[in-house]
Amino acid sequence: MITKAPRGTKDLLPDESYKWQYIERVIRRITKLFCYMEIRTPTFEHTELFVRGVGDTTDIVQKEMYTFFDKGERSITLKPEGTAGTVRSYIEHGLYNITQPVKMYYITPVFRYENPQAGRLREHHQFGVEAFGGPEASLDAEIITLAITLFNELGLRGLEVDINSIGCANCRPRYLEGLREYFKDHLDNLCNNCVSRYERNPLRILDCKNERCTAIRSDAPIILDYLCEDCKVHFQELQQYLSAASIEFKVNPMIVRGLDYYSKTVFEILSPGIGAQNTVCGGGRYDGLVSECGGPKTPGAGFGLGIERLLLTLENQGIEIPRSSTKEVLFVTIGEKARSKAFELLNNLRVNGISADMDHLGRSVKAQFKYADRVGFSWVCTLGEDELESGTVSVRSMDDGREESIPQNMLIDYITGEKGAK
RNA sequence: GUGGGUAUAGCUCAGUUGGUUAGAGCGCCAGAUUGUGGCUCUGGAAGUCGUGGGUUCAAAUCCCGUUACCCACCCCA
Repeated sequence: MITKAPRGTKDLLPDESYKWQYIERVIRRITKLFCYMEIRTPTFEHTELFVRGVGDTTDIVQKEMYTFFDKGERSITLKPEGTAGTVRSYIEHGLYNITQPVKMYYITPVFRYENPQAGRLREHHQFGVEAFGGPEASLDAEIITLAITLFNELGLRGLEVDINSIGCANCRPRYLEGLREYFKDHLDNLCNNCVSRYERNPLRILDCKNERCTAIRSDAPIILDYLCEDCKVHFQELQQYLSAASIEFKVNPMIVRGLDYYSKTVFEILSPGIGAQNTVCGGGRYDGLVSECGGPKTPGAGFGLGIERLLLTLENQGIEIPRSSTKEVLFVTIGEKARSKAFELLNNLRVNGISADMDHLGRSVKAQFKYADRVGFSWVCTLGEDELESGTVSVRSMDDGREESIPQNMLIDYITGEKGAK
């Protein structure tokens, strides 16, 4: 039990962590290009924030939260998504008082109590962006463009962008009414889940994958026919902006998203071929969320992107992630005196920006060389009695086996030169 | 929460109709004339057979429970 990570969690060992570092590096570069700044919020929040922010009709709140009472008897929840905490922070620190828009991104673990499967864990990691204070469709288009730019940068191909508008507080009620009117005669044929959705949130019936429900809804009214003028124009503008950025998309009136806070734009980016959990990125506009959480009426838009699913997609497309080989010099020592000299020299190298290490196990020369080879050092510096006497070090290139005798005080210059030549 | 599959060494997996000290490949460690890696050869370490119970003279093997992993449903990243 104590030697097993909890269900749905994973260790990230050194032979994989380089992939994450790479992704994070690209994310930070792209967000900078789009002028987004990093925000880091707590791993847990008051449960009430998610109930209000995410919505108490959502599956997340109803059955997937890691909720517990702390020693002060506060109800605490591990963040199940990234938006609510960011919104809370935006309000708490009065960020609506500074120059708008406020554009932020985060990379954070999120927690959901679900049954694990391919591309779904109980702890996973999301890269997300949230942009507050901008009502224009250009902002919606910008976040979609940001996600696509990231995917392109990573070399991904064949992703599908689905967009839709789910209207606003003005026009959505009319549509919900229309949906109820339509489904009223089909209640007997809908799945149990959809029957309860009929009252709670008929929008979600459009989301159901049940065959019968799919068939029934094929003639259901389309939200796009119900949009008010404002939402209609906004959706058209979004499409114009996306086209201007040469982003291919598909209008899919069936995507509605599982979180309650969305208004107007919703979108998903799908990756075929990574199994059933194929939504890599999802988001949209949430003009009512900040006020719902107790702040001033503030428009906003954002998305969440699953890092694990992104890695699955990269793997699926056979994309090699560059492994930064940072191991440069290994000192091979013969005898105690050589060890202490090596310790001195290798620290000089490190201070001068050259990665270096030495044997810490007291192994034979042969074993030390073998180690250098296995671990992937570029050069081996041998120190034995001969070298100590002459004040030199034997530097061997592990690529071609070439070996030279270098004065110890010239070592840094020599390695630096060799690095440049590589 | 529901359904199906799986569980043997660090990894990938063999293991017969139940029958002695549970095997292989890869990896790891050491050695092949005492200061030199990759190839080869030799040797070594490493497994409570997921876990608890049951049947049996005898269980990795058969039965039941349980946990975990994989896949799928619901939903989502």
